[in-house]
Amino acid sequence: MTTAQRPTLEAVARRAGVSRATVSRVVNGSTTVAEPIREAVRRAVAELGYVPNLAARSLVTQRTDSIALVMPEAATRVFSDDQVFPGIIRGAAQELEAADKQLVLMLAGSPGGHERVERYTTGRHVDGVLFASLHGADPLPGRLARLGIPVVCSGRPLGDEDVPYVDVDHVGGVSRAVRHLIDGGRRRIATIAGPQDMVAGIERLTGYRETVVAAGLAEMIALGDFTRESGAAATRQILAEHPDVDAIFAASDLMAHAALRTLREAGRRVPDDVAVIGFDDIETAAYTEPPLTTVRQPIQEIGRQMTRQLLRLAAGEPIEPAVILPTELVVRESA
Amino acid sequence: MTTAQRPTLEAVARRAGVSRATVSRVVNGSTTVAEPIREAVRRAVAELGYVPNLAARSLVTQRTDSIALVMPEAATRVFSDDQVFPGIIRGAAQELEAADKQLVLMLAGSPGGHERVERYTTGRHVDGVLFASLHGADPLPGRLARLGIPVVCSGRPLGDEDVPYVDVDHVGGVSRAVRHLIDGGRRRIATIAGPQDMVAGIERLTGYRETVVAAGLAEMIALGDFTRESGAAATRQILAEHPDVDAIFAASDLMAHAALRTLREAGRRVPDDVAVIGFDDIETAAYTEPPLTTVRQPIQEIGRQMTRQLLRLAAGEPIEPAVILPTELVVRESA
DNA sequence: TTGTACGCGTTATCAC
DNA sequence: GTGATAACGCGTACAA
Repeated sequence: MTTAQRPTLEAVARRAGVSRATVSRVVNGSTTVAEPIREAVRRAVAELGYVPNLAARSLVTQRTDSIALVMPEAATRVFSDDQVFPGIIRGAAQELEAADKQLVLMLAGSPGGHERVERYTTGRHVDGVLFASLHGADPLPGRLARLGIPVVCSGRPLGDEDVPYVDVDHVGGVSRAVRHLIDGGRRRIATIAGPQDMVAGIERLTGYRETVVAAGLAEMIALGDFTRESGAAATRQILAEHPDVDAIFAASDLMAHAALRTLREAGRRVPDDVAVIGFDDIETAAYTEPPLTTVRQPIQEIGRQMTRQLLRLAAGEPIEPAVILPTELVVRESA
Repeated sequence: MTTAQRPTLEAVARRAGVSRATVSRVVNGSTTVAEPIREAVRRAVAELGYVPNLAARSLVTQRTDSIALVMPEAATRVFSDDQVFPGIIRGAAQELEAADKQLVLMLAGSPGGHERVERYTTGRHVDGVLFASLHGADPLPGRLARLGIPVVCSGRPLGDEDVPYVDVDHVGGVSRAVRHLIDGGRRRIATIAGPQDMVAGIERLTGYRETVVAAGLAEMIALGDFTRESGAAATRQILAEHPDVDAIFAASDLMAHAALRTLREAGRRVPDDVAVIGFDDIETAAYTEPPLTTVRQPIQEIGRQMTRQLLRLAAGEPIEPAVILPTELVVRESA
């Protein structure tokens, strides 16, 4: 391997005929440097192709200029096609690019992975940590927060953690969806709920129950885990238990997609016999048969907001403990 | 912010009653330490919750224990639901976890982003760089390779770059798909090609042309960019120019998906009137109407292989210049 | 087998 | 405004 010696501050200093300190000042944009010298340093930097050694810098500044994005990697969902995690990644990456910081991606799926994440983050190898929707009550965010390490979660953390988070208005969105079904004359409205160890699953079910109960209708609930497979199974269960169902609200588009197909296989027409509404508004939603009516959540914006909050936190600025983004009902043909 | 002073090697050494050097040796798994002392150090490390300072370590070792994964972020595709990039990310993350290295994700979409990637990678802030399918002939991989920085690309790099890469057998997969159509009695076989500035787009078109020509059939080509929108437009173009088309091979599942819908809108039945085959085997493929026959590529495996090659390279081991993974025709109902 | 001492490339605190 | 100089925390020859 070529050991192309990188130029150091020292080399630049020699070349520009100044001291290391001055070069450092110029590189870091200090204003207390005379313009001619500043210019000479600039030239030397360019000529030598000098790039600061981040390790050395971070050794003294105690900053790493990088933040970690931790994902649970629930085998089926994280990188399935629901685009939730890719969306968060992208939003975070955009904000970080603007701040010139690096994004370190960590999957905490395996037990070993979680241990690794813990070691790395508590070891202060990053300036802050972003947690993408967790399963259950993970104690790590709270622990990091108590260590004084900036943390922001996507989705209200379960448990009594006092960790800032960014989430969407699940209940409001679901409520709008269910009322849309009711307004359309549906009365036998079932739901395919998400996993009840995730905030998104819990809150979407809450939205369904509150709205249905308020309308004096019966609750019909089948549990899924956001995946298509679980959606298909839940749909079959609903059809078996409630043959007269005339609408289904699924807590994810993937489950709604499976419901569409399972209903068709069962001879039910959508939306004529059974109306279907999903949640997410993934790209596929516009291409299902029929196109899916769904609750849109601004996924990428979640990633951006999380990152913005984290950067503020890392800069020592105060932030609000929760940021709730709006959801929106997108009406297509399935309901 | 709490300034919880982290314990240093020095602190551990005092606690264990040995020198810093010995602690360092134990931490780094040197075998030349007597068992009793080793044990004492272990205990001190545990009691103090010592975690090595990566910045300090990398300052002296010249390694960063992190590698960069660079994605082009072609706005539409990177984080759309084709799962290619998420799949690569996941595969890479798995391999890196085993090697206890970090994954730094960089999006090179914007001009500024590309400049940033260049600055960061040439600055040797990572031990190696993974490039996910590039557009056009990006000079960066070659430049990094010449600087002696380990680089691996997904997809043969365009241009005369001599950079190691991992790719799938595009031509073989497409050839099998087209022959499947021919075997099914199709004679008017069109293709919706991918972007011709990406290797995947180029090679899949090559596979189509070679096979169609070898069978003495006419070429019917419409250009897309892997997205659904482009697939719909291309399908309309094909129907307009070749009303007698009886099969379409699309270079991506997303385009195939759009073709399915566009054909239906045009009153063509699939597969009765027109057979359709895609490429990728994304999750949605099994749920389209009708379920999509497609060429499966082992996306996650690409990420894993790239990473393995890169780690070998970084370890100074020799690697083969190209790794080609097999593709497989998955027959469902659309052809 | 263990300890001493030096250097990795920066930033920051001083004098000047 | 500029330049010495001392950390920052660690790995590793080299000596013992």
